[in-house]
This record gives sequence, structure tokens and C-alpha cells, in this order.
Amino acid sequence: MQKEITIKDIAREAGVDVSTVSRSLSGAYGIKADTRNRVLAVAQRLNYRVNRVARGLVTGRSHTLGLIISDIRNPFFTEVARGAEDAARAAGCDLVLCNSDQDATRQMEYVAALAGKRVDGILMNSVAVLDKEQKERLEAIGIPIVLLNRTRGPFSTVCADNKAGGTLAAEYLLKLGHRKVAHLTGPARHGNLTDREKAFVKAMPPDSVTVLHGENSFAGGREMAQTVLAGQPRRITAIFAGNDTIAFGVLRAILDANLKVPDDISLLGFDNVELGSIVQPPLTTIHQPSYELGQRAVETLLRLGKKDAPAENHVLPVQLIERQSCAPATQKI
Amino acid sequence: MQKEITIKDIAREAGVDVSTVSRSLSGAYGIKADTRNRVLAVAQRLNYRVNRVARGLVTGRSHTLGLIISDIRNPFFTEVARGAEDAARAAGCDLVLCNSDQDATRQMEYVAALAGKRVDGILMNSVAVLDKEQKERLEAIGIPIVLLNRTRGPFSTVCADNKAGGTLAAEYLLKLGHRKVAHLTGPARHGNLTDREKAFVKAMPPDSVTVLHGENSFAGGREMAQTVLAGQPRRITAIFAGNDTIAFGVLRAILDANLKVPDDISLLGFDNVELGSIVQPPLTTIHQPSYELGQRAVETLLRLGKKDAPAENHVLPVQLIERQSCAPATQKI
DNA sequence: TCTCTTTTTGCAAACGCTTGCAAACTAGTT
DNA sequence: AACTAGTTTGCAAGCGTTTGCAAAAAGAGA
Repeated sequence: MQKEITIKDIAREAGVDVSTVSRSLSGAYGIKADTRNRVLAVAQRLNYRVNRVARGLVTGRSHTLGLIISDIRNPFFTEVARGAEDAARAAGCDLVLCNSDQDATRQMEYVAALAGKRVDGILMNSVAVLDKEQKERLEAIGIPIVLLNRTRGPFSTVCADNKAGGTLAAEYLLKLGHRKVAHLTGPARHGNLTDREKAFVKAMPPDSVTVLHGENSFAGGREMAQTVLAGQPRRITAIFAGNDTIAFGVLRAILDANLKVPDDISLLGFDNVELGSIVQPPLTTIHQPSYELGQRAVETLLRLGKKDAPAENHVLPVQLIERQSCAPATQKI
Repeated sequence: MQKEITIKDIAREAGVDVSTVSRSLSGAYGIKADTRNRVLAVAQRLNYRVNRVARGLVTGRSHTLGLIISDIRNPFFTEVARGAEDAARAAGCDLVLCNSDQDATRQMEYVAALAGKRVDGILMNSVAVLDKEQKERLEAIGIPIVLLNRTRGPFSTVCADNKAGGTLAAEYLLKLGHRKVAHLTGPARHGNLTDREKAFVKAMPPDSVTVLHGENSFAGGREMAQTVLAGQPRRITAIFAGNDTIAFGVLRAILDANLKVPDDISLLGFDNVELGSIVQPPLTTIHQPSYELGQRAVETLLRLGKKDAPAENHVLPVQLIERQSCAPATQKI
């Protein structure tokens, strides 16, 4: 590691004070164009590159944001991350990536590490709803934070309109004539999924929907679908999956059972991950604006950085993406 | 932003010097257990959190690594990123995510930004082979760097064994009796893909393979497959795609043409992204250890950080994943 | 009790930058 | 020529740590 070139070197070389160099470099007002150019030339010649950590120490701003999600491999988060990164970049910030793997301890470790780094803000899709102690810790840290996929709480939030999505799903399925449907979703009490579920059930006629809770994954969807398909207490004409990943599992189970989508059974997803358009048949789903979620979240975060900015709660609209996995219900019964 | 608690506060409170606090906190040798405990207690009580940027300034180590890839949404990179993040975390480092979108300028901007942040190392999947000037700039920066998906060059590299993969593909297809095949891949002169292509063509009998170059994407695969399927100068029994993403596009085109995989035509991918096992039929492919690639890369990076560490070149083995998209060739002609 | 080691602590100088304040100029008025 | 009002610069004090070195304290051996 060769010696680092500092503004001192430039100052010496250009025959001015370091403060003048600093001001020239930052384009501050009050430096004669002549001097500035000379300084800039020297800086260029010496191949100078500002040391942001030193600058950060004095300014107190690190121009770094933290993104804590459960797993970047979840396509939804991939998209969120991309939106966040783009927005961060636009604002001259870097984004550090943290995978919590749904582990609350790990999540809080990351928060602590990011705080130690004095990031300008934290973007987090919290593992679970925060308990009182965690909330206090977060507030004590005093770093702007915005929570993804949350709607309430003392912190700023950015979330898709899951309730509207649930309702949308119900309306669509009803319009197609489905009166006996199953909703296969993740664990109960999972913020997002629960909102979808509640709104969906509420918008459907009483007794028309069977809800199954399982693992929030491809395998989970497959399993749930298998049990629904196997023990058939009632003939089901459509399945609404809690999200696309579950839907893919369901699809696999249906195909494995030698049934056809949508001829034998309709399938509706949620999220609109890219894969949905690749799979056969292309999946009809509720689009969640994941990229915009990430984007909006960092924009909010940046605003929170300003003095006395109030918490913001954003709810982004969802949208039905009609592809080929849903068809009108046929009265086979 | 309330006032930050510093070691000075602790020092005052505990009645010792800041250096003692620093040493206590870092568990240095030469502090009486008694004192240390007292300091630790005060730190705890004051809810102290070390300022890593200050520390970084004096130690010269930021415990941050940069990851520059073209797009995190590419599932291959998602996996690489995950491997990298896990390895970084294990080493007590953070990872900042940079999407270059295949833009060389943007890539170099990121390098500069990361350098300004004084990251401990950069992990990069370079957009293109580096020209002389870029190489010099990278070297001048003096930050450890490891290149992903490269095998040669003055820098350390981590790469899957693409040549072996190409050969493997050829051997497998030959074993199944395919003698007229197409290789649909990305742009010519794309490091990775080119290696695969060359090895594949070389291992196949002369004149048995038609190579098509197109866009490296789902759409690209679809298009190339359409032209192969449409104008059929010769009957093809199998397609080897440059990677899984292309393969998915090919699959879609085949399905759209009312042909069956593998009955009418066999399809072989490369990469082994998760989606491959979800798609119908499950895709036979060459597994590239993406997670390990990321992991290995940061491990290498960390080693480079040590004094006088020599450059390393790693080639990771690939592996055939046999699923259901390939079948023995039938002599339809 | 008095040296001689060995620990344990404190002092002070970095690390590379920003920034408030005052000094030194420059130009504009009178 | 003197005075005022800028404008351009330099001085020096930080930002919160770490760390080499020396001072102080504590044991140990006599």
C-alpha cells in the first residue's frame, strides 16, 4: 500500500493552504478561478482522490445507506434492492447489502454494524414486527430508518397496497365465476401475507374460501397444493396463492397431478416476479411495484435525513396482470 | 441528530484517559481487568457504539468490500452476491452493491467511488476485458481487486471452468446420440460464453454444430430459437444454450412452435439457476458454483489485503445436472 | 526499606479532511 | 489618499479513533 496522496500534498505542490485546496475541490464559493484551476490541475496530475472516510468523519455524513432484507435471492427483494441501489446512486450514495435470513438477532447485529459505520440511513424489511425493546433501540440509535412492507408504526414505512391486492384478487376470481376457491399462503401473522389474506377472504362470499397456511416457499406451495388436491372435501375451481413463489409450487403440484391450468383449475399469484411470464402457462398475478418500493424507500430515507423531517407512510398501488393461468369457472360439479 | 457518545465521554465518566478506554474496548493487552470492566460498564450504560469511520481513518481499514456486477437481477449474480455477502460477513466486512448495467463508464465510476471510500477490496465482474488504460488505473488505485469470470490477466481471478463445461455439454449430447445441434449463445467475444462455445464446438464432430450469436437474454434466446426453428437448413435434434436465461427463451420458442422438449428437441442449459428446476420440463444444465464463486472471491480478496500477497487464479469445477430436458436423439430424418 | 522489573496508565501525535474566523488583499467611493 | 466593502486566502481547531512512547504504579527480590 503506497502512500496515499492527500490534500496536503496538493497544497504543498500548489503553494497554497490545505483549506484552499479543500475549498477548490469542493467548488466552494470564494476561491479565485485562477487559484482553483491551479489546484485542480495539481490534483489531477497527482491523481488525487478524496478520502471519503476522512471527510465523513468531519461532515458526519457517510453517503452510505444500509439495506437489510431477509435474502437477496428472493426475487422480490432483488428487485427492491435494484430500485434502492438506483435511487441511492442517483443521490450519490452507496448501498450496503445485508441478508438477515429471517434471523432477528442477525438483523439487529446488522443494524448495529450499520450504525457503527454511521450510515446515513437504514432500509429494512424487518423479520418480524418489532417488539418494544427493538423499537427503542432503533430510536436510540438515531439513524433515519424506513421499514419495508409495513404500514403502521412509529417509523416511516413503504409498502404495497396488499389489502387492495387481496380485494382485487377476490373480485377477479368472482368475475370469472369462481365460488369455491383455496387461498394457499405462508405462516399466519406474516404482515404482508396476512393483509392479503384478510382482504381476500373479506371480499369473497362467506364460506367460499378455504385458507391453508404453510411454508412461504416453492416447496410450501407444492405441499399445500398437494393436500388441497388430495383430500378434496369440496371441489375447488381456483387457487389464490399468497405470492408467486408459492404459486410456482402450486403449479408444479397441479401439473404433477396431471391437471391443467387453467382448464381444470385456475391459479392466481401475487408479486409479479419475472419468472411468472416465463413459466407455462404464464401466471396471472397481482403486480407489486417492487422496484419502486426500493426507490421510494431510499427517497424517503434521504428526506428523513434532513432536519426535523416527519415520518412518512407510503402505500404503493398494486395492479392485476392478466396472463393465462386463470379461466372462467366451469361447473364440473 | 443528538450528540454522539464518544470514548471521551466514557473516559470522563470512568475517570481514565481515552487511550485506556480505547484499549479496554478493543481488548488490548496491558489493561487491568478491574479497569477494563469499569470502562466496559460505563460504555454499556452510556450505550456507546464505536465510530467505525473514525477508526477507519486511523487504521486505514474500512472493513468494507465493493461488489461490482452488471445487474443483481441476473440470478447468477444474485447467487454470487449472496456467497460474497456471507463470506464478507464471516470476515466482519460489509459489502456494497454496485450495478454497472454493462456500462464501462459506470463501472469505472464505481471503482472510483469505492476507492474514495477506501474499501478494503473490490470484487468485479468487468463489463468487458480491461484495456490497458483501465488496467493501469486499477493498479494505480492500489486496492486489492479480484475479477469474476476471468481467468487470465495481471489481477486475481475467480472463474468457473467454462471450458470444461463446454466439453461436458458436448460429451453429454454426443452420448445421447445428437449429431445435429445448435448452440445459441450471446454476443461473440464475451469471455465466459466464448470459452463455453469454443470448447463445445471443439468437442463436437466437425460440422455437427451451428452456432448462433444473439442477445444474452430471455428475448435473445427466444429469437435465436425462432430463427433456428423457422428456417431449417438442417434438422436439429438438440440445442445447447449459452446459459439458462437464453435456454428459457429457447424453451418458450419451442413450446410456442408446438414442439415438445425433450421429445422433439433436447435442450441443455448452463449455469443452473434455481428457476431451471421449476420450469417445465425441468432443465438439464451445467451447474456453475455461483455461490462459491462469490465466496471464494472475497476470501481471495481478503488474502490479497495482507502484505505482499501474490495474485491468485481460481477455477471452480462445473457439473452436469441431469433433469428432463434432454433425451436420446431420434432419427426423424 | 530500597532497588529493579513488569504492568498499567496517560500524553500527545497522528489519520485526512472541513470550516469558522480573522488576516490580507482588491476594488470601489469619496 | 483614505476609507469602506467586498473577495480571497490562511490559521487552527476540530471530527473520534488508535498507538508509540514515556510516566506512574505495583510487585518482587534483597
